[in-house]
Amino acid sequence: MDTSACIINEITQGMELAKQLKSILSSESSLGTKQALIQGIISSYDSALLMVNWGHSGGQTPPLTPPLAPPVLSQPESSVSIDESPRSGDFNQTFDYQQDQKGASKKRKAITTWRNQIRISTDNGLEGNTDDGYSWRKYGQKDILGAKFPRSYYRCTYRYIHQCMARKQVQRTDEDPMVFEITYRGQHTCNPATPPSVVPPQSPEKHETEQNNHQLPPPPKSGEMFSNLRENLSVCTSDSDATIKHSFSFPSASFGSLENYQQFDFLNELGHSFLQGYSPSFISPATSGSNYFTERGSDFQHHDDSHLSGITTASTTNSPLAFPADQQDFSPNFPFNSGFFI
DNA sequence: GCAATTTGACCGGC
DNA sequence: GCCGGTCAAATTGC
Repeated sequence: MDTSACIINEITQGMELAKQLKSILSSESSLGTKQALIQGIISSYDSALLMVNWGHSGGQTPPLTPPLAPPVLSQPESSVSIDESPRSGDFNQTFDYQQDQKGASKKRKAITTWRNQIRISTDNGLEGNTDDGYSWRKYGQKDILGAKFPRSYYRCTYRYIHQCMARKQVQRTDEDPMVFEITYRGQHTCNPATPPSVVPPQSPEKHETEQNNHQLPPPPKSGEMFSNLRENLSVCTSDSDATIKHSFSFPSASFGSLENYQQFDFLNELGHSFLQGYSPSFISPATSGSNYFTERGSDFQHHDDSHLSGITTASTTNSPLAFPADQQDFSPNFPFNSGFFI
């Protein structure tokens, strides 16, 4: 079966499952049945997305999906966060999305910001790669009062070329130097929707530079993002009455970096659309070790649910996704639309 | 030579 | 005046 056929098959299957789920949601069907359907739907759409993004053609399941576009926040004050329990060698990330409306100057009030907290394990003890698929350029670093580590400021490489005003701040947390808190401001306008082409694993360092050589803004490097994933990626989204566990099988080849995640706006849009966005990931890889990216199942939290409709948070714990982490300085990239949100 | 990073200076908000 | 964020010249690397 060729790629397009596989994609169509997956999407069709997902649609059928969605219909079934819709029909039983109001029925007395057991929670287990509903969950199974949800999982099946996610798996189908996810597989389709993976195929699209990886040009996968049958056989092996491609790594996670990649589209890395900033989360589409239709409502102000939405808050998304992902929390994972960190483990050595694990990859964690927490998203906390919110409108930047407090404190900041009037100028900044209108700028959408969200935070992504990730845990990265590196073999050299240096910062892990937080590349989220976008190309960033560091424009400043500041020591922050009360913080042990300085905060780095990045802006989109294509700021002047495409008037992309996306920025991001990266800072190590005091509690755990291996955990980086990334704050994104603004959204990419440099063609973030461009489907990532199959990108060969890049070396942990330098990807930004390489991409900068491109004339067009590089789409989120989805391939890279997940390239670090190892086998058995497990993603779980849960909700008050549903928990979806998604398993992925990744090539065991060395991965470069896991960057994206997929966000399913599943529960809210069930019946309409499943994918909301996806989110990315970070990490780059120098290490081939096994880091895991897992979902926290029922631990998902929706902050301010009323605003977050559609946004699912995910947390990575340790199980199934492995991310290597090495990165020269974290590349600022961002993860939101697909991925794990909480 | 070009592009990215570094780092001190500057600016605006509180 | 302090602090966070940004600018821009100098530096570094490819």
